[in-house]
Amino acid sequence: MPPSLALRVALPVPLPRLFDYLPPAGVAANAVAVGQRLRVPFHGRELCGVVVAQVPATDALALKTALAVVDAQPLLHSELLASLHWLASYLHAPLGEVLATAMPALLRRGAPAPDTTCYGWKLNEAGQTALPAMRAGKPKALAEWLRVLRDEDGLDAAFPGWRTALRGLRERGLVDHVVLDAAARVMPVQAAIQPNDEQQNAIDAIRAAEGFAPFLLDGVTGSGKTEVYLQAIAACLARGQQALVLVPEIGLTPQALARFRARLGVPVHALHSGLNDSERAKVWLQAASGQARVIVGTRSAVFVPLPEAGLIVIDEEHDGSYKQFDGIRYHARDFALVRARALGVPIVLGSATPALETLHNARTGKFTGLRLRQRAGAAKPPQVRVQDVRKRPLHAGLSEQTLLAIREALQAGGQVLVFRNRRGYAPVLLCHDCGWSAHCPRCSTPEKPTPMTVHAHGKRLQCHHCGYRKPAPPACPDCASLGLQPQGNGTERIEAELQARFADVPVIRIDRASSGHRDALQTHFDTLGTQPGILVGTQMLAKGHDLPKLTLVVVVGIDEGLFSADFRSSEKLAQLLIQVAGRAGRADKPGTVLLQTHHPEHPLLLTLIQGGYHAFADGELALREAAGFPPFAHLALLRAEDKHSEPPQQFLQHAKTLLAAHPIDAHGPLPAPMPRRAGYQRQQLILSSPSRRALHAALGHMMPALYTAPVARKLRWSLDVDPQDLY
DNA sequence: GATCTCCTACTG
DNA sequence: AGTAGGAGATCA
Repeated sequence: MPPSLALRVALPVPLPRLFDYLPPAGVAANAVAVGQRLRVPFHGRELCGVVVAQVPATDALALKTALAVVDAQPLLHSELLASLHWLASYLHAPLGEVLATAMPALLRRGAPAPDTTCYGWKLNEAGQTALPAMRAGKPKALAEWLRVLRDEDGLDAAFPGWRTALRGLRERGLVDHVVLDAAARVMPVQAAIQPNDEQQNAIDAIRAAEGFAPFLLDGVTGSGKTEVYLQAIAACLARGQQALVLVPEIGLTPQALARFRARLGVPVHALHSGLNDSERAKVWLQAASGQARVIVGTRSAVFVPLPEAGLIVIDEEHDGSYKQFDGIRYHARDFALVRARALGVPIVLGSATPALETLHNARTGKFTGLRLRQRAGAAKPPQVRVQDVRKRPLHAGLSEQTLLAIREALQAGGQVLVFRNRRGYAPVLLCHDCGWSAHCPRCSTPEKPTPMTVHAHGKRLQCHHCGYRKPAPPACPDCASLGLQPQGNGTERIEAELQARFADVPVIRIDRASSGHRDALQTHFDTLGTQPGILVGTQMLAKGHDLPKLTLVVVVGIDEGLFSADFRSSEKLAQLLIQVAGRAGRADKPGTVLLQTHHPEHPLLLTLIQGGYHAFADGELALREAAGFPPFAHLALLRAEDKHSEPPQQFLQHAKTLLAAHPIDAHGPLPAPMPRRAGYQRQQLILSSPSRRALHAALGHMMPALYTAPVARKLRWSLDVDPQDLY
């Protein structure tokens, strides 16, 4: 009997190995291609995996038989599959989990690929005849609209509730369902803006690129990076190729999409968390079939198949939301670079505040630097003033000078943004009589108490780290005093203070609690309009919507960021300050930025104000080089946690001994900066080396041994390659 | 003696 | 991760 073939399958399980199966009954193994999904029995349950190879079935009796082949054609293949293999080895993560992460949830679970044919609706002859006699209402309005053939995507956007309105028309046979040729869906194109010289140079450079070519588009806020993207994408489309645009989580606004749609003349497919599973799967498959020519999406969109790729754009490439923080901890910008290389296409990283890694790559010539120095129109850069608040009385965290500046700005008819850095102290519940304060019972240790934050106007306490909630106590648990007071200044308190002082103008607070989803933010801006008023908020306000009447930006709570121990905190703070400052003075009116601090002489502030982001970056890169941090060293972080503190320590110690023969630095095991979280004791081991190759050789040796180590069974652990911060 | 719970080992 | 199977705890 000839040796039969088996199918090697990558399954979504956290195991560093693949599994072999016999093909389903009646199917020949060589009829199942690499990249097709396969349903298999696995230890008492059913899983959906991806075929990664055909192998000789050496011991056919030991193999189970697969249940069914899901796809008629491979779902993952060519460049994407190869890049995902690379990603699994780079992250030292199981291939099955990486492939599962790359697929839309619907397909990951084994559902058949949904139909991606585009359909349209049109009023037929009978409909034309019936139309004049119809009663006024939604169905009639829709019928009018359908005198011209309309595609379903367009109806979704232009006619909310059209499916309901259509039901009656369809039952009466007044409309026809038409299959649309995707390529024929050409839309009107809005004329391009005349680029300035710098923009034109950038556009020309990207257009002229052949094969893999990474660019850093380094342009100040308001310098027109989007126009460069649009013209580069238009050129890519004209060559008959697909474009992928990645944006940060808060960057994918309806306004941004509308601008892309108006300019490109083809459907622009959005891929973000607002879509349901079926919609996401459809966009992914439309990219795979080439129907989707432009895909704009957040982090996970880096996994769309691009059979006819021509360009990748990463907007705000420094943004932290490109890094996944749980499960498969990939960095979308870095993986996009890998894909661009594999696809042989140019990739544009755009930012006003490039990540230091990216800046370093541009300075060493790995990336081509493109600078946009001019602000569009006549807008002047804002004036930045440091506000020394030492020994000054503060009102909900705002100095009297700051309040005066706010009053002046409002009286001049301007709008004010009060921005509070999230890393400031949270409002804590404090007993005025005995000093007791509320701490999270699940996250605190004797050495490091974790305060709970006051929410819901003082009625509830909440832990920001583990989500634990409880009602606020009516009296102090220690001394029974009724003198419990919220301490510290959250956005709620700042809002209340400003409302009391500036009762004649609207004060609008914007944070995660007050704006549930993406459209809520716009509603807030619409409420304010162009009248004088105050916005109070956190990170969410750092960028995005234009506020032409914004003349004053006040930043409070930056002091903690100036002295945080983490190696990336200075970079993050500098980026945040530049981004926030960019919000002021975009119109003809010059803007002012006030930075409230107890450390007016801090070098970060001085350098940033006097020399701008690049001067800051020069200094910070020198520090990173001296201290052996990225981009001059490569990091990996091994974390472990358990209810008891011994297993994590033993586990990490074991990991360290596994690395003893390798020329890399292993720092730890140490308690994590947050040593206890949700009742779990947390430890970490920091691994670093100036040589990426040496680090990965060490990880390649350590990881298989860790998976099989008996100590590893007893706890939760994970490896983070290129950690964003050491938290 | 039967059922439940926790622990451990394994997944083809 | 998720499951099965075994050892020990709990219940009628």
